[in-house]
Amino acid sequence: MAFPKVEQDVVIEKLMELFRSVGYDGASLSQIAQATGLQKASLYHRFPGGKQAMAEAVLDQVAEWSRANITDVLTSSAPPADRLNKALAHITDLYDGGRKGCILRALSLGNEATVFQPQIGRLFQDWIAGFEQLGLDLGLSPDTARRLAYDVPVRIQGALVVAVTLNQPKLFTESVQAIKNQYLNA
Amino acid sequence: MAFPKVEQDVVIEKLMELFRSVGYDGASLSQIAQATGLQKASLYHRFPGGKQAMAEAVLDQVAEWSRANITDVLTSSAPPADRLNKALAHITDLYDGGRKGCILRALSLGNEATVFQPQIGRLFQDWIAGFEQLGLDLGLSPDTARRLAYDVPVRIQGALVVAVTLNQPKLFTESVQAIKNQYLNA
DNA sequence: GTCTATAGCTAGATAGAC
DNA sequence: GTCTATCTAGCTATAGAC
Repeated sequence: MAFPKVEQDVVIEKLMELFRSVGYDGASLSQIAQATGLQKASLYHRFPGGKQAMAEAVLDQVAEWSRANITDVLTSSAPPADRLNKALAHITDLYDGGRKGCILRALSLGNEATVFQPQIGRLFQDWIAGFEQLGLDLGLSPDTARRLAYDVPVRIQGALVVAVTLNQPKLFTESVQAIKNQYLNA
Repeated sequence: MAFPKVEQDVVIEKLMELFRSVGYDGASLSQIAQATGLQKASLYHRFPGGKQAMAEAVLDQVAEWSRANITDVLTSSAPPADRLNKALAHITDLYDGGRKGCILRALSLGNEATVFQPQIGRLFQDWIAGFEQLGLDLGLSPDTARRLAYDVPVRIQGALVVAVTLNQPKLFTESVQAIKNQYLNA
């Protein structure tokens, strides 16, 4: 076989799913090989940087997804309320309505966490910038727009932690609704 | 030496600090031995259940602390507003004003995470129950009291994730302040 | 580009002396 | 109750055939 057995996008998708559920340290290369359907040596061929490079590839893919489905949506030329709904719908899909934890959170723990922190931080900042712009376009004061924007990742991340731990996805969807109300009633 | 070299409370304190910062899988027994000042064999003498028992001991200590400093405070006979301030102050101390992540979050990841999940879930439920009672004592409707109570762990956990990642502890203290306002202006 | 096989090491855990 | 020394299993990573 000289052609890829599994498409790289699919591999990264499987990597994300695994890291998300067991964390970086919790994911062994044997598990990774099994989850992706590739042998360890093949994985090292695709990711010469090893396990760390695999996680970074996942973060790159998340950043790309995020720009297309969150940032660009929030700053488009559509009516602000529509942008808000669309972005929040994408976020809800991303976390399977509160049933799946966040990959960023999973990669922010462990001895190597500092390696991923900058990339994760940039992602948070992008979301915040997008929601801040949305707030301004909704006619909010700069101060309020900034405050509400920071509240978005806070509530999303917090709701995920609690919803997944308590196995109550509804807590997540309710928090998303609360974010929406906060914007539309501000 | 037939007497303990290090008090058990101190050992558990060190265990908590280590698990909190690198996670369960990220904490090796060599690291644990170094952090506690005990050899591996000594650790196994104190925790026959091994690493998993060490984490459970940490969770037990957290539960005890939580009951004394959060639940009991929230349901005491003091004026409700005082209870709120005191509990939030303790929470702020616990997380060093937004500079330290949460041990519960650190133990909710990995292949063994399901083992700790019940204990962690109970802790969240205790907090929620405490804040719900506080809301009722503040004269809120049962519905509002319940809603605000769930919002507390959500905001706390979320604020910690974002504040620690972005290295902006102020985001945490502002979220705590937002919780306070939410209660007093409801 | 994928595979089998294995190197080199560290993981969690234990034996047994003191 | 703590220690040194050690076990086995699993880890990340690599060599080299196809």
